[in-house]
Amino acid sequence: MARLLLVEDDVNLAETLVELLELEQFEVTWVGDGEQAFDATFMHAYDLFLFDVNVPFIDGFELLESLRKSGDETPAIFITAMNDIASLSKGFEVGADDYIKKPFEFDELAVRINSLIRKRLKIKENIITLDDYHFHIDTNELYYQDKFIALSPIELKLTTLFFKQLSTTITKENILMELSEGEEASEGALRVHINKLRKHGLPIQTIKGTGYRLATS
Amino acid sequence: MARLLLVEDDVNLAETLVELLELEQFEVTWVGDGEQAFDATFMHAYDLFLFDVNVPFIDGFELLESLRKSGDETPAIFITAMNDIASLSKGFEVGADDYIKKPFEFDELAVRINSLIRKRLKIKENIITLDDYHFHIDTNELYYQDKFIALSPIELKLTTLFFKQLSTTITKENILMELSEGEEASEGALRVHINKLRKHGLPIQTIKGTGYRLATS
DNA sequence: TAAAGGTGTTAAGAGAAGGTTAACCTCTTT
DNA sequence: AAAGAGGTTAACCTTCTCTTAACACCTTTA
Repeated sequence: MARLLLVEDDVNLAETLVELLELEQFEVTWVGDGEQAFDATFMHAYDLFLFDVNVPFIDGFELLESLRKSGDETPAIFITAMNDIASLSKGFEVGADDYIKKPFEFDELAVRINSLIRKRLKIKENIITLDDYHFHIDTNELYYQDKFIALSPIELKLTTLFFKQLSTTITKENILMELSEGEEASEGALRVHINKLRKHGLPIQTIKGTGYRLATS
Repeated sequence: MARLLLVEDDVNLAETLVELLELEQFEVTWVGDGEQAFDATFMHAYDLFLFDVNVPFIDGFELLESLRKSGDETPAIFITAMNDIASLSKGFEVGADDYIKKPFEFDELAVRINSLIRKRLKIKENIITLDDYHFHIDTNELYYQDKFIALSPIELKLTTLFFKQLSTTITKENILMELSEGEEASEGALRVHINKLRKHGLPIQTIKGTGYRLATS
């Protein structure tokens, strides 16, 4: 399930959007201004940003610009009331992936969201795709592009864990529970294994003090 | 050698593509619009379709849709422009296997083409080919180049297993299940048999803790 | 500024998993 | 009964995995 961050100060529009997006199986976090949005990005990792341009304190452009500067590459869609080209190009300049003009058809928005998310994240017939990595749930095989990646038993367990809970944080405790049969594995060992998976290229993010997550960006 | 049908009305792009694809050892038929494409599919069987969405007369979606309806299951990749992103979901609906966004890295396209084609090319008329090995499914005979390789009953069972599930990992448990009739065979015995198959030259890869797979190069 | 806690990275050693070989068993053929 | 083929077992060797431990680095706190 994909997690969205919606920044929108028009309460009516926001409530409608949240409702519709949840019907589409998205998990939506809604905030009313740019500052809250900025804070929210520290709390969670999102799969997509949906920013209104004109919101209090920090406008959508500034918000995305500073996020991009800090290395955040989450796909972003702007909602804009202004349909002049100047603001659109500004949007793309600061790192937007798409935009949609108010008023809009919800279906159109849903399609754009899906296509942006699907670029990176695709679940299809027992194959979970993340960027160029394909994990086959049924056979427990990991491929990069079309190359098979051989994994050791523990690497395999970890990889399975991560792909089954794509883009959600898994606590160190949970991982250690899963890994150990009878004996509890140590955190040091876990770090070594995470390190090995990263050497295979898997984009594993550290959530300090908590655990790890397989990132979608 | 794989045969591709390219439908692209942008002459520059098409010529570049044909050139690059031929360097990659593909045989490319290029047509400029959907009608010619449709006709071409009657003349030849192709191993892969590469369709631009916006082409004259019959657009890529319609084209693929009617081909699929007529029972054609050739793998298809769409080439779409940036502003067609919204229509991607339509592409999957009508039966596309993949898509690529203009402008694109050629390497990326080549990888996708290869991964879609390779699987189908390997199986042809009850003969599964891996490198210079040919396994005849119907007669259960293994050849290296043109030389028949005599296999003992168990070697034969194993070989059949591996070729039928080419390049997927088969667990030790599954192999032992298949081998044994009534009695469960031991892992030690399995190792000896794997060893024998390797002496015949078959490229069997070990996945420690899991099982074995017949590897693609 | 130092100290402390959390994480990343690497090397080394113990132990497990798998590879290899040869002897042995079983069944069939002669 | 002897010979032969295929299969299994057991012993030994090799290779890989996993863990530990030491150190580096960064951030936070005193």
